[in-house]
Amino acid sequence: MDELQLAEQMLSCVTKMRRALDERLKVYGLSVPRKRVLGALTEGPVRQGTLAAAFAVTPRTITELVDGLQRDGLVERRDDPADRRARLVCLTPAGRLADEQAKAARAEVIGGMFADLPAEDRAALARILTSIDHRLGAVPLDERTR
Amino acid sequence: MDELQLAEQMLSCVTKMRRALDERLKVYGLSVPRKRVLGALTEGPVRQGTLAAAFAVTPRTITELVDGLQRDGLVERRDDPADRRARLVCLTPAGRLADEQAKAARAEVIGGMFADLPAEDRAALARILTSIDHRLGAVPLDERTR
DNA sequence: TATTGTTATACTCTATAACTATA
DNA sequence: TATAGTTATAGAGTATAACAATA
Repeated sequence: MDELQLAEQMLSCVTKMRRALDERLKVYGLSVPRKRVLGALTEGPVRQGTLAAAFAVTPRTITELVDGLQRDGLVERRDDPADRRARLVCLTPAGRLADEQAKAARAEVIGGMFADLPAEDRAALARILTSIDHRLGAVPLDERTR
Repeated sequence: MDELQLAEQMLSCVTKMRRALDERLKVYGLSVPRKRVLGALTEGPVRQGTLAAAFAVTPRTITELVDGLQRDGLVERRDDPADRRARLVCLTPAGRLADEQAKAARAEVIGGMFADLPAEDRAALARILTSIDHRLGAVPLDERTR
């Protein structure tokens, strides 16, 4: 099965990438989901419900993640002046620092992956992945915040 | 960052693929790791330690997975006649059936992903992924059993 | 009535460490 | 002394369901 092998190669690459990333993020007390939350807060406070929708997880999952990040002093919860039911999550200075360090670590890992890949291969890869991505359905997550 | 975007596209594709797979496997009481174990047993009984090495996880993780699969009647543990410390894991008829159904479901999901991709794009993708995979380090897992 | 986020509860996958049985 | 796999314990990430406060 040709297709199965392609899928396995993609899985293999991504698995290794995630492992490498997790390894690097651990230094800053982060994980991929935790980093994803921090990354979503750099522009300013965000509601928990918005985060849940952005990452396509349940509100419960966000409660859990934010609890942990708050415990570690990386984020704060504030009341939303516009809706007293809602909570706004925002970065602390420590959280902003961790996010920036994590961003640099991530760039390093990913840079290593594609380092020697010729420009035309990058273009081809981007084009092919885009078409596969579309075939798999509309983008439900804000992948840019990973 | 061009490279970051490529990485995000790969993550997005694989995330969606995993979700689609998980959704389909759930019907058979399986998950991706559980299916992976079943798939490794189709040729015959395998020691737990061998499974741990093949998937690059700790023996503890295999104990957990095999416990669950055994509870559901999909695998059995047997004594290894060659080493009384070791346990051989083997498929039950129900496990073999589940594995085959899961395989078909997987082929369907993956077939859909690559359905309309031209042959030259498949070849390019395979070549590029192979080079990235190598750059990420030697293959520690038996990816074929996924 | 509907929505926001919490508690309560539970499952899967993963890990480390200590231990038992065997080699 | 080393190995195979278990118990014991833990933690992250995820889910559903019931509920409180608010809209």
